[in-house]
Amino acid sequence: MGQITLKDIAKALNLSPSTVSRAMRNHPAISKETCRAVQEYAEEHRYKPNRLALQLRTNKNNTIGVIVPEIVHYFFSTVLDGIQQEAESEGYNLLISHSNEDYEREVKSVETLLDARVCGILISQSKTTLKFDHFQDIIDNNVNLLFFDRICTGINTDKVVVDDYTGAFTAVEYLIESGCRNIAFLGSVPSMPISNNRRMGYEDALRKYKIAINKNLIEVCDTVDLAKVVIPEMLKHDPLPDAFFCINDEVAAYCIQIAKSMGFKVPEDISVCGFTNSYITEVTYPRLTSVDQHGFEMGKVAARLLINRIEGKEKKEGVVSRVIKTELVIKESTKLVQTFA
Amino acid sequence: MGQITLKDIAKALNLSPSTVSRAMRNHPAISKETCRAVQEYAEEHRYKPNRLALQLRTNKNNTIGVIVPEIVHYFFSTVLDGIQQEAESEGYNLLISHSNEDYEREVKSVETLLDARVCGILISQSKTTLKFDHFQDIIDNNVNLLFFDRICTGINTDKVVVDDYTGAFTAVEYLIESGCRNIAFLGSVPSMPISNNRRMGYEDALRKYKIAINKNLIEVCDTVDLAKVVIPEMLKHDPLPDAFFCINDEVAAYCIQIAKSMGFKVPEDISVCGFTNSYITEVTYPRLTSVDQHGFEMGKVAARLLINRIEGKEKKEGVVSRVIKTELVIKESTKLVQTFA
DNA sequence: GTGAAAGCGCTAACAT
DNA sequence: ATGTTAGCGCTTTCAC
Repeated sequence: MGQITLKDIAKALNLSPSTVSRAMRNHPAISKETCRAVQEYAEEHRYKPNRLALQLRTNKNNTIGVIVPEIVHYFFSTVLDGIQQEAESEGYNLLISHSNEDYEREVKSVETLLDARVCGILISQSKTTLKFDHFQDIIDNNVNLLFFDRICTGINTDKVVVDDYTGAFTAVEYLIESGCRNIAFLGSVPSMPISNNRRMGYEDALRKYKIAINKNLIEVCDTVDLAKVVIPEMLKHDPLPDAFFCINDEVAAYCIQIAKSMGFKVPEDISVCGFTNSYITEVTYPRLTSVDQHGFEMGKVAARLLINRIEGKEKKEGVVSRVIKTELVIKESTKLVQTFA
Repeated sequence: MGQITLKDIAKALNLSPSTVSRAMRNHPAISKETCRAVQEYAEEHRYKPNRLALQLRTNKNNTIGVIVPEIVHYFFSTVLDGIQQEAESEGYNLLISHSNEDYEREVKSVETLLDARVCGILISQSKTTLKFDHFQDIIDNNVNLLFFDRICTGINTDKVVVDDYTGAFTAVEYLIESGCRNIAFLGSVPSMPISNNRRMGYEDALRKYKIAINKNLIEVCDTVDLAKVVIPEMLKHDPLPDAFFCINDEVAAYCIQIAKSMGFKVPEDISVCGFTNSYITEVTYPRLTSVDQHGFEMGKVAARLLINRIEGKEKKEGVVSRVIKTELVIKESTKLVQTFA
């Protein structure tokens, strides 16, 4: 019952295994006759090439590893979806791992993937990662490495990011034009380029409109737990924010809940803008304005670039950086911009 | 630069590969001396056993395949999280695939996983799957198979489900006790046992309270797109629902939006209850009452059971069915039950 | 206590 | 046009 092998076919047809091997792949040197006979027999007996044997020979297992901070997360699962589609269409398997935002687990995940002898690894790094030896290990093992979204600036390799700066700039500019002046920035830890880039966009938008940057309006607040503490505090102190630009939709959604529960009207008193444009933007009340990150596309682009590297098809020699465009999707949690015609 | 092998160590230490192999695993017949020397050398030169070679010998690749209908989906990603944790802790890799609710893709995913020679497969079947040959293929290939949540009744194998019946019964009973009488059931297609079981729970709860079952209150409505069509229609016709028991949180969240937009108050006029208790229950307004499915636990239980099968550790001979308890989590989209003390 | 040889399933170089 | 041989890295008889 254990799967039929080339040798079995060879024996049955009185051929040598190598002939069968060639016949299966229509090698030109093999007669049509033999090819047909072999392939027919194979079909009939449901022959399946043993991947493991192939992999041993080539010491490659047409598998790509992915490490994300979390799986239960709209943006990352969207990216995974894109990676999956691209990988599948190119015949690659996917080994998915998650660090749970924990450095130690990330290191372990890398080890596991290297152990499994993947041909390439896609990573969005954990929030708590400050050392990069495990990333360097990947490169030292001659395994292709690509960062997406949460890139690691300490390692020189391919990257795919969204234009966080422009996304933030556009959103904040919109908030300003709709009349907001005390715009709060709820970001993440300083080790995250995505957060820093958005903050630059935020600050530059304020500068463009000659609005002073107020440190009291800038906080680290990237989780629901933090939101519950940070936002009520900000709403009790001076300057009272009239808008929140949030690092993700979860924080933004909570922000709406908290503001409403404290008696503020959204968006009349307080505008709220998220980042990702995930499903929840449709079910908050009011519906949440957010910056779409096009996670699916990011996944596809990242996987494609990595596969090109693996297969030596990427023309550019040096490190490649691809940028995915963001898009401000205006819903109801932000005031409308008055247009005077 | 290509990874160092046992043979390399053997050559370097003037031993035979077999001795090195044994020494690495502290085989009793090998002298302490040799063991130490070998292990030291291995450590120093960062020797890593080649999994692929191991796998070829045993024709097993300590990999588990998973097929879910969708990855971008709170419940399934939660289950995946549980599967991942359990698999990782047992040293198994995970090959994750998604059918996108499409039968053809599901068939292809199964093929891919069998090709990859996984030791076992966990499946939650797609909505459009009505033929089961591909599932039978898995069994015929001597690969362990387990269904979770969206089980296939046509195949006799291990299953892990939630107690959909009880979950529905409890929720509907709560709705009744809070004063609702025209409770709508928004379910899925009849080929889905999870939907049928919940409907049984729904009907039995109504019967217990001698409320007539009204076919006009029972609809197939399991996606956001359907919700946009079905729910407004129901709210325009007799009997006017005073509660919606929904197959998932997405439909329930939209239900709240639609009801409000049509001028109804939630929960005063209309109660809404979801299923899963996903993250969005916290950000709808009012917050959504829902039946928690404990997806993470389901994932862990499913993976554990499958691994036990793979390793021959499961004692029970026949097919095993495990049931995960559900839990009604009451928030604000349902009226309170009046208690007269 | 250690080594030699065979084999997992496949392919490719080298015959014939 | 087909067969023979060797080898990917490892383990496991079977010898010594």
